[in-house]
Amino acid sequence: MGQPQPPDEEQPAQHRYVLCHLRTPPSVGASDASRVIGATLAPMACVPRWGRVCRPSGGQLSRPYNSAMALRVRFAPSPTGELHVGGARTALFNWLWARKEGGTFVLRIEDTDLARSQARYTQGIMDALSWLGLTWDELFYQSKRLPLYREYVERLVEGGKAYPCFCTPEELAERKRKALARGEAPEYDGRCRHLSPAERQRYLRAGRKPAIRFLVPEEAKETSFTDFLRGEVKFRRLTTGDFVIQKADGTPTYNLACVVDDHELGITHVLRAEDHISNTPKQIWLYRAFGWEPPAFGHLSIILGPDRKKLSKRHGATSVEALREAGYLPEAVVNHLALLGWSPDSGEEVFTLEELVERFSLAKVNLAPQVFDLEKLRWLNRKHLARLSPGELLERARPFLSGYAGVPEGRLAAALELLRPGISTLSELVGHPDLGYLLGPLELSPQVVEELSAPPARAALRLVLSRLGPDFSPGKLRPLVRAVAAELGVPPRGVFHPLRLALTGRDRGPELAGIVGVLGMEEMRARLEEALRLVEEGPEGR
RNA sequence: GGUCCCGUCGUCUAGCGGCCUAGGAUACCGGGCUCUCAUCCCGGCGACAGGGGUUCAAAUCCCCUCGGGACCA
Repeated sequence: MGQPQPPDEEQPAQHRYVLCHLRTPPSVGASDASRVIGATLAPMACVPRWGRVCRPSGGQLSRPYNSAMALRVRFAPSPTGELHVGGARTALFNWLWARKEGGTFVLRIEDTDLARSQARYTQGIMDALSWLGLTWDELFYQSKRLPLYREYVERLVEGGKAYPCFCTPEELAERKRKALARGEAPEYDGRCRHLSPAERQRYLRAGRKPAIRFLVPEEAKETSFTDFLRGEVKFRRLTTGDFVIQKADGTPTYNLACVVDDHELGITHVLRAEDHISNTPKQIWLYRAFGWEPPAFGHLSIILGPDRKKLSKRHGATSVEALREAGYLPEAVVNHLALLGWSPDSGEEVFTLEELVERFSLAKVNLAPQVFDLEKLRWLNRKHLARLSPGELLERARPFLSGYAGVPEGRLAAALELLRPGISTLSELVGHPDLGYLLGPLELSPQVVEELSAPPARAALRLVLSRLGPDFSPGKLRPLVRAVAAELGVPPRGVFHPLRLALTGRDRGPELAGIVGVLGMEEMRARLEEALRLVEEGPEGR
């Protein structure tokens, strides 16, 4: 890739890691959250950065040349909605990488857009991340750092690298419309670039509040950077003209705040989704204007809906919150997210977070966009459900069991154990047909009573009831039923079936011995007697 | 419209020039186990977007086309 490569540092061939760039560690970096409020300006001097890595075109991947150096990555959601799976995947990959390399995972809430940001979403995102187990080492709110951005913007203006623009949104929209009509790119034409001080005064006196635009230098026509996942990414030109870095209301735009913070917080590697690729050149020019060394950038793919469009609310339950409510385990969600664009060396697929940390490697990241598929999640959820201890299962299931408040813990746990292999999500517990008769009273429908009225069924029930001695236990059900069947000269199912109907009112469900185990012998006897009573009474007795 | 990214079974993926008549997983279908449904086990179906090159040899490297997507909005 034309980058310097110290020969001694070369990794063993089987690693396929390539060192592309060597820098010194950052000298700044807020390492404690107290900086959130008392944010101060870092020196404008070029801050040395380190560890750029890249993926040469041959499909090879690289990693920080020296994992002993502190990797600092961040996840920077804006609280304008719930945490969706795309964001969660980005967060997960950053988190895994940080944990794997012993680095720092920073959570930065990008809430400078006061109109669209909501505190409840901030809380929701943090809850969702916590639920997934993605804990952060440091936390920052951009809304608490507004003066900092303004100060940096001021510096740019003073240095002649940015300027006030008095064009109104209406004027801009009109010009954009015309440009498009002429078949031209809707770039800002730079008309406020060379306003004289007198003209600016006139606008200000007229009450116009200026936005601040970044003066894109002439050299910005061509920009390229080395994406540490994709290799060289070249832009033939910036397509926006001088872009806004501070809105008329004094708040910073995304690119400005992002650059200032990534620098201020000492972020070494920006690992984000593909939809930010086209922001990268703008950000690089901002870094240059400030005289800062940019961090390394790597762009993951985006996640698609079944229609192969970027996943969004339109696609239904796509937020982590919604998946939680749909009864998916955080383990399964994390597992599935990890498998979206990453694959382990081995063929295994079921992992816990800890196991993922062990195995994770950016070298195994797949850059093609992925379709988010619930089917695989369901399967993974079954797998993780199966791994839960009985106690854990009960705790996880509790939010979905509100209808069975008075039921003893032991019975609840036993019933769950029985249902475990049959469910894919915890929400299937809500209104589960087997839970009703397992945990509550049973009422037989007329159809069932009618079916049990058949002489062979009656005979089977009577005989089973009569054989229920004091030494009966669920383990003895099978031999008992088989003996009864033999005596009556019918196949085993000729006894199992009526028994199941009498005990559960249903013709399908978990293993009967297990059901008997939950019900207890007393209840079993009572249900059999009740069934026989209804059958004797006949249809007219009801 | 401009700029950029990406194309292996329906979906998630392995693949790094010969080990590929392309492997795994899921979904689906069939069989087995079984008192039923499910779990579980076994089997089956199913993909290199297309075309040119380079090479003794291409899913793999290069070019073009096509397709999908993202951003500017």
